[in-house]
Amino acid sequence: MTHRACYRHPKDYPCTCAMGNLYRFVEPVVLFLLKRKGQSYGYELSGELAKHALTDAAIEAAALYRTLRQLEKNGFVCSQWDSGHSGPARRLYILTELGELHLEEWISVLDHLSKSMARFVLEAQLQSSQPEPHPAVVAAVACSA
Amino acid sequence: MTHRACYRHPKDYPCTCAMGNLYRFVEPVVLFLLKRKGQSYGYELSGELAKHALTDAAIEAAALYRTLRQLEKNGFVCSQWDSGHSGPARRLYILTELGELHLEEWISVLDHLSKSMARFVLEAQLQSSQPEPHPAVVAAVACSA
DNA sequence: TTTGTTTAGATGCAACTTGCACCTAGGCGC
DNA sequence: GCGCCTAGGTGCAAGTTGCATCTAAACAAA
Repeated sequence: MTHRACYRHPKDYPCTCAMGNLYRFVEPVVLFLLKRKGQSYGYELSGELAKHALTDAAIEAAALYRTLRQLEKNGFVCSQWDSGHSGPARRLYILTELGELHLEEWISVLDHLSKSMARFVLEAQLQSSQPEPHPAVVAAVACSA
Repeated sequence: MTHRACYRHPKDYPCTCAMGNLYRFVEPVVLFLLKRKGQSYGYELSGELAKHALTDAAIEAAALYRTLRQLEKNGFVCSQWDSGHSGPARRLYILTELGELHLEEWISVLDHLSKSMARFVLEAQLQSSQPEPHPAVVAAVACSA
């Protein structure tokens, strides 16, 4: 999930290339929650992820903790231990300025992706409502469906 | 990209769980193109993928060939060699009935995902236009941004 | 005192996906 | 014979995922 430069598209184009793989979209949700809450820690975030997750697949605690460390390695968040409370110490995270920019990038990418998915769905639904595939083909291929 | 059953959500709920990981969304686009064209083969599909791909990241030929084999293994398409033309033989694919159903599932999932992404973008943009993170927090954490 | 539960963070590993490089082979033009 | 386009494919390193498992602090109950 490193932040690679994209050489395929013009600068400022909301492409997904520079985002690495999309996976479960953990990154943008974590960045968003950190921005809204100001600060938080893994265990707390894991409780709120489900409410904001982009897919219905549950985000594993393991994936969350690893994402947070990765974000820190990339300079998008920074952390410090917090022991001023009962229970085990928490690793408190906050967004860096770079992290805010990264969130903006993610929003742009997701906006773009959402629209292109909606377009695809429309086109595919239109196709589905068409009569039948292609008459010449049905007989042409003999493999069992 | 196996087709796993989802035990987390009610039947017919358009969840992504059963779809495995989302990756570059190669599967739905391939299924869609096969449905629209009636039949096709890898090399031809690779030329049209870019026009319908859901992300801007180019879909590698390698990924496409592997996806097609995977789809066949799962019974969503079937194939046969076609040598009735000049040039090297082509592996012709067509959708099975199961594949049509799988495409419907994908459309439902992508529709759902597109909407939940659009919601997220709206919420995040709203958050961005807010004054400042959270005044109490800025001073609370001393790590260098 | 010992045991169990909740909070909190983290790692180990097998299985899988990806991107890149690279390979084989048919047919055609020069 | 050589290069190019068409066509399908593999090998491998690097990365991600899901699941199981682990440590440890604080506290309540037996």
